[in-house]
Amino acid sequence: MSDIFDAFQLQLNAALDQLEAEGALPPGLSRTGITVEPPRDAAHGDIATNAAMALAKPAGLKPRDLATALAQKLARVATIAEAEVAGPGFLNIRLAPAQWIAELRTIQQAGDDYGRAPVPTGRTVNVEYVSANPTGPMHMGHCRGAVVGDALASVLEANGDKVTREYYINDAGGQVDVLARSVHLRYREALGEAIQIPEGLYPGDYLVPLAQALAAEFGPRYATAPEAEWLPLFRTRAVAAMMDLIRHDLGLLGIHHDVFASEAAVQASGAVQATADALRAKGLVYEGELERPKSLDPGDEWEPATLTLFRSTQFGDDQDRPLKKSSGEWTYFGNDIAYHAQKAAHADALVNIWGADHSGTVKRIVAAVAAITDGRVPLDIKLVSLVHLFRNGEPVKMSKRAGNFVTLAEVVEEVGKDVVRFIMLTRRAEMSLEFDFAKVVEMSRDNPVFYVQYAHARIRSLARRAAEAGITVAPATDADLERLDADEFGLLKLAAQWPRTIRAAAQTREPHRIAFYLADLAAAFHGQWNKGNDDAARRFVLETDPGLTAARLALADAVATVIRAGLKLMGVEAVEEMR
RNA sequence: GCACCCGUAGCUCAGCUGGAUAGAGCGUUGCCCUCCGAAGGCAAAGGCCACUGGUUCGAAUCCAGUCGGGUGCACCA
Repeated sequence: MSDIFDAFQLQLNAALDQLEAEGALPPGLSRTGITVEPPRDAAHGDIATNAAMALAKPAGLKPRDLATALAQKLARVATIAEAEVAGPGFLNIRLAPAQWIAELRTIQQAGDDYGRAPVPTGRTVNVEYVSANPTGPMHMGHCRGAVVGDALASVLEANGDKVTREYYINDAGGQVDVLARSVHLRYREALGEAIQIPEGLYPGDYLVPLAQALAAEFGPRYATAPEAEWLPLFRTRAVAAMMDLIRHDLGLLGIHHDVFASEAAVQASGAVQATADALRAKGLVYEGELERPKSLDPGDEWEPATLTLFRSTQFGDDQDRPLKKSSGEWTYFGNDIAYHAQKAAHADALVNIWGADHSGTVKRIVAAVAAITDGRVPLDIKLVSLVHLFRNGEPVKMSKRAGNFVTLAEVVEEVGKDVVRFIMLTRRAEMSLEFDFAKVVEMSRDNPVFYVQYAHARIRSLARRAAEAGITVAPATDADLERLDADEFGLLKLAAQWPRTIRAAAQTREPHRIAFYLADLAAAFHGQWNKGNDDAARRFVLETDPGLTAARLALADAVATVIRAGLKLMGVEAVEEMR
């Protein structure tokens, strides 16, 4: 069912309807500006709404008068213990304890599904992420986008969207020809030739196994043959092998895409021409020349050429962008429009996760998609900033040219999948992030991965503690639960914010909110636990009081359930014990 | 020069699409613990939310401009 805040929203609407019926409020006022949320300060109650302030002006009433009238209506609702007017016209609501106990029952019943949208939105959202060039294994530069995209996809699913996880294989550009040539060189090496890898080719020895396989399969047939004879074959084989490598690396993070779309296939289908024609029909494509690039120095050579251009300047871009090269081939952008049109045909919304270094290309593709779909399918591009690697405070040096970049596989092997995934979500995507190999595995308060896992493990140890204490704990009755104190109810109230946390993360498309919420929840739980150190009567397991113990264990279980549900969305396993 | 992102406590960052007295961790200071409820606990100090205007009942949040930092700017991908 809906969560406690939705339930109140319905009650609020009913109260407003009543006021309208009684003539105390003009009918038909827009209620879109009304918010229902937990107040920042818990002393203000359980739920706060600005309804009176939002409606007062259009209604021609004083906010506090309207709030008072609303409060009187709401105070009659059984689940509401108290409705109070505060400040400029806030309405502060305190719910009856039974309402919170009911929410705890909901958590118990729903388990790991607690907080997930009960009703599908009916929307299909395509989330495209990773899309690393198929020229080598995944390195840390790809990692954050992979985690953010995957977690976002899970969050959207939890919010009721149907999600397609998609990977776009850039297998049509010049870089895959370079890859094929690199493989060919390694192939000759495998046949016994002494080779040197020139600048500009891929030096990595991850190409060696493939080259050996090709040598075994084809013998020396292509060793001295002209490039045209082997290039397509080597390219196809190389891309396939690199994608196997990448899929394996993604598997280490627990990431699995539903669709792998090929740029070459898009191009071969003729869709690019069709899309370009469609844009031309809208007057957005023309033949023209580009201006001399501003980044060039005065002495640099520059030859103008007539190209097929998309009018992205109409959408705020710096210049119009070519769909075709002067050679007649489609540009990456040209292919990309057709690819996005293809995605848009099967989705109600598109999300791309891109590295922040691609920020300059956002406007043109957003504009093109808006034009192609007549604005029906929104494209949201999330830009993910760099991860800076550190080891004990010292930056880890990476040079792509030297080929000594840090691979994803190495990092996962060293610190584990769960640590990588969690840490990648401990910043807003647009913020750059420091990843220190020492800090992320530190067992301390300031490592959120540890702290959240620790909370879960502590809770899972409670049943064992009870058993050791010789207590048989029956399921908590409502009467038991009513004995929980204000702090304990506070913990329950925080756990009950999980559903709206999912919703907020989905609507803003900010999966990091899950990580921060879990850290808050864990901190609140640890705080509650620590009270038992000073005052044994506040421990979760009380040998002298099985009823209260049952209630506290039920509360703790609810917290553990929410932590587990949250970690699941992040793709992190909840641990049963700390080791 | 243009575009995008960022600017919140000494540091690293949250801030629930505009709400009430702006939060957390680290660091600092004080007290407690250091008997597996273990990998510390409690508390205090610390902010002109870069700046200037605007929008409105109400702005860290939205808009415009300024300043500062980062990134990107060829038909590459």
